[in-house]
Amino acid sequence: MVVRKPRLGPDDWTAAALTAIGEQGLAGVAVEPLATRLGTTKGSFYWHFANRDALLEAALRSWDETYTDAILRTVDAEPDPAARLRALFVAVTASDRAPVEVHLHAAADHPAVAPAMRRAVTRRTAYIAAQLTALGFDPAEADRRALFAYATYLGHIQLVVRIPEAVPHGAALEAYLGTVLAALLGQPAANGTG
Amino acid sequence: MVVRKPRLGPDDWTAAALTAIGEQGLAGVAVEPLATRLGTTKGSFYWHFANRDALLEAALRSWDETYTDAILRTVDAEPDPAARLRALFVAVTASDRAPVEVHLHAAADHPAVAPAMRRAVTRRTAYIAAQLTALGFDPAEADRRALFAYATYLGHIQLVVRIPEAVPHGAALEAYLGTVLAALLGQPAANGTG
DNA sequence: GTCTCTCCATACGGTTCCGTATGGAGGTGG
DNA sequence: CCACCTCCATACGGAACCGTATGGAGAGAC
Repeated sequence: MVVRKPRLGPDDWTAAALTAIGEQGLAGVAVEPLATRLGTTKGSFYWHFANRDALLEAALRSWDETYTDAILRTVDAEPDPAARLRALFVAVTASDRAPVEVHLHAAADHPAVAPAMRRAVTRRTAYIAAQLTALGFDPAEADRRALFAYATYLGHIQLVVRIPEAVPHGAALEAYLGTVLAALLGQPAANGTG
Repeated sequence: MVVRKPRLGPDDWTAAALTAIGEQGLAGVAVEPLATRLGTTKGSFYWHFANRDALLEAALRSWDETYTDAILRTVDAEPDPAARLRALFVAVTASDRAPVEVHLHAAADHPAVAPAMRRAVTRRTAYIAAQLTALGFDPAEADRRALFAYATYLGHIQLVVRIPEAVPHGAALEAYLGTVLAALLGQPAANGTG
């Protein structure tokens, strides 16, 4: 863990901060513990950054790029809206990105984190809504379903990170995601009593 | 705010702790700040409690009772499963309980909070699944939809607390909840292109 | 070799919290 | 009225941080 590099740059600190967010949340972005992990001291940190908040904002910019921009770029290469949505769902449920997302959302009361969360929800729901509109939903319904999908995503990663026992595995997880996708993409169903 | 009561009991500290969780999260459960708010000092606290964790556990027991037991008792007085589910949705979206729920979930990495979150998700999803089963869904599908509903709830309160601008108001909120409820309670819809 | 500039180590003071020790203040029983 | 018991105030030591000050260590310019 204490892999000493002869000299460090700001990017090393930013990457370490993002890793720490995934493991311990915002509290993990602490100068002295990070310095220990990087095998250096605060002297190095305060050479590259003005203060802790500057590091946090750099980490959040990196998060924007990795956790929203890159994902949407990749997914957007799919040929049609249905495939794009499907690829998006696979990408955000299958990988190990959940901890960072959950911990950041949990710290959205911090003045530097709140704008990042706003940017994320805006861009992500807009992208989903655009796909739904392309699938034939009228714009208002597309917006509602996009928000619905995003809320479900947030709750899902919350459960995955905080209470993993509550989330099914394997085939049961597949069946669960099938139920969710059918509900999100299906026709506005009439009320049913089963 | 500093309403001095001549003598305090454990319940005063527990209530203050739960209020602090709603406002500032787990970090708000700090002995010295709470003492200031209650117009007393740490001397009082450490008379009634062994340490900070003891206060936290008392607050979590109080949370169990207020935020799960009481709600489910009230809702269960409704005459039929559909009405119970509807009352449950109204109860959990309309009130100001969201901040406490969100802040507690955000602190589920704490060893005392994690069991409380497990208890909550277990009891709540079991209750929802029971209503869905009574509505005619087969048990496996009822479990899936209950978890789906709970994930959506978690994401929703997360958005309400952290990024309120992202959640619609008034009539738009009604329309949104209508879409959500239709999807959660509707027939397993066939895939639609609009 | 020495000068200089970049980068880091160490030491310090300040803040906020936890938990302990100890000395009361104030009501209650005898 | 006095001894006691419950409850609280004050003072202290310790831990984990942040940010600053200052003295180098190392590498390139010349």
